[in-house]
Amino acid sequence: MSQRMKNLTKRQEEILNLIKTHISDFGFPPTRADIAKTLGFKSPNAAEQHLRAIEKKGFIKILSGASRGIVLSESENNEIPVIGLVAAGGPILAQENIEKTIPKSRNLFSDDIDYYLRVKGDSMVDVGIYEEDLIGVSKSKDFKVGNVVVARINDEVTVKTLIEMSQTKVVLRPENQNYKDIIVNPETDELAIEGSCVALVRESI
Amino acid sequence: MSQRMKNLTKRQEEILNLIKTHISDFGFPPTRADIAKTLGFKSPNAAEQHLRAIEKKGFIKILSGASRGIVLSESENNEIPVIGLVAAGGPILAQENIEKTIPKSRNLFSDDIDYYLRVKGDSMVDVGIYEEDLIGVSKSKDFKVGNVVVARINDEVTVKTLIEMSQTKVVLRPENQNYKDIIVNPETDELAIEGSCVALVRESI
DNA sequence: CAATATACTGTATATAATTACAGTAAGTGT
DNA sequence: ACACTTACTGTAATTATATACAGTATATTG
Repeated sequence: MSQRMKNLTKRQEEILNLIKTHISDFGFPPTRADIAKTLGFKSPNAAEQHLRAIEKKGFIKILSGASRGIVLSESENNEIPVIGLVAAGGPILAQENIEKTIPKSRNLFSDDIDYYLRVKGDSMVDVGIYEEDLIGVSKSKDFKVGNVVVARINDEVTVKTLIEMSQTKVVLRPENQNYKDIIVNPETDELAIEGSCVALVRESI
Repeated sequence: MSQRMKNLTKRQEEILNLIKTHISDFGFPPTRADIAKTLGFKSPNAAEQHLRAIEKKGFIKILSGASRGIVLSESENNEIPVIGLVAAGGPILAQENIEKTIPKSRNLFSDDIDYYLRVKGDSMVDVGIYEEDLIGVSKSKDFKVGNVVVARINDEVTVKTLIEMSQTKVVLRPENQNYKDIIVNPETDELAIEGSCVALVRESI
């Protein structure tokens, strides 16, 4: 969420969702009257004023004079970032790491993807993950032993298979015979599992 | 294109494209007046009548009474088929091979993808193409030696790397040491290069 | 405590937009 | 030849829609 995007109230969020749902159901935005009817307002002006408030907060643009002229803003909310090189030290999703963004509406996958990470290096070739591939990462999905995960070890971000995970020992395996397992003690090393890899996209073969 | 979908005239196609462009530009369909203005009609009724004709042919649905109430039909035109197992003998895109479809609007790739093909077998693992992966195939893109292509050899569809191609000899290489090159003489064997692989999608890791 | 934001009702109006009706003209199919 | 389709102009009515103005009431904030 960018800085100039103030938070919506509960009601405003409800209306924004209604707009999105209407677009997805019909292919075009609702009228003020549509909104009023759906939410039980007795005046279309109630919808009008909510729209103004939502526009003021930057989530939509109202095209004056045009019927159904509600344009959703391209907020980060609707866009999945593609993370290129991760600068050491900062958070993965820092602005400087974002190579481009892909509209959420283009998501092909059933899982929710929080970001795509561009793969660097050949440490995962044995499971078919190649340099320059994009990995779809889910932050929320609970990861298990055996999953391919995005891990951060002492400020370095890496994609590996999670082999073992206990209080004192975490084993991350590169899927490439030329590399050795990474064994980390979470009590002495800084370790964070940032997310689980749920999908892969290769833009050129 | 389904049977009940009659062909559009040139002008009608122009108008359908205009509608699609307007939706992609603004997020909602044009009005009759918008169409008339863009195409230089002096009466919105010209647009109205074209819309009626296009609706009659099944490409759109007009919602009566609603402003901008033009709904694009989910024709195969807007959907990319995902091909599962290809039945021997028939065309790749035969209805019975289609596992599901993905809206074109969700295409992540710069190349035009005519269909996705679900990979069977492990003959391409050395270039990171695994069983169950989806390969984005472009029919139009001209394929060169070195490309991964979809080939049909005597009614069998296969994904391989194109190594050599001449009047009398075509070499297709499985990217897996356990398999041998496939050498075909196009003059004696039935061979067709169906398309070029331009993208890859893995729905689960 | 005054200003501002939220969340509406209620009325009204200008304008945006659909849509019917009446034509003209050229081309297509049977 | 006659019906039908395509491709428009021109006018106009009806309805759909945005949007202004005047209120009421509650909550938040500096």
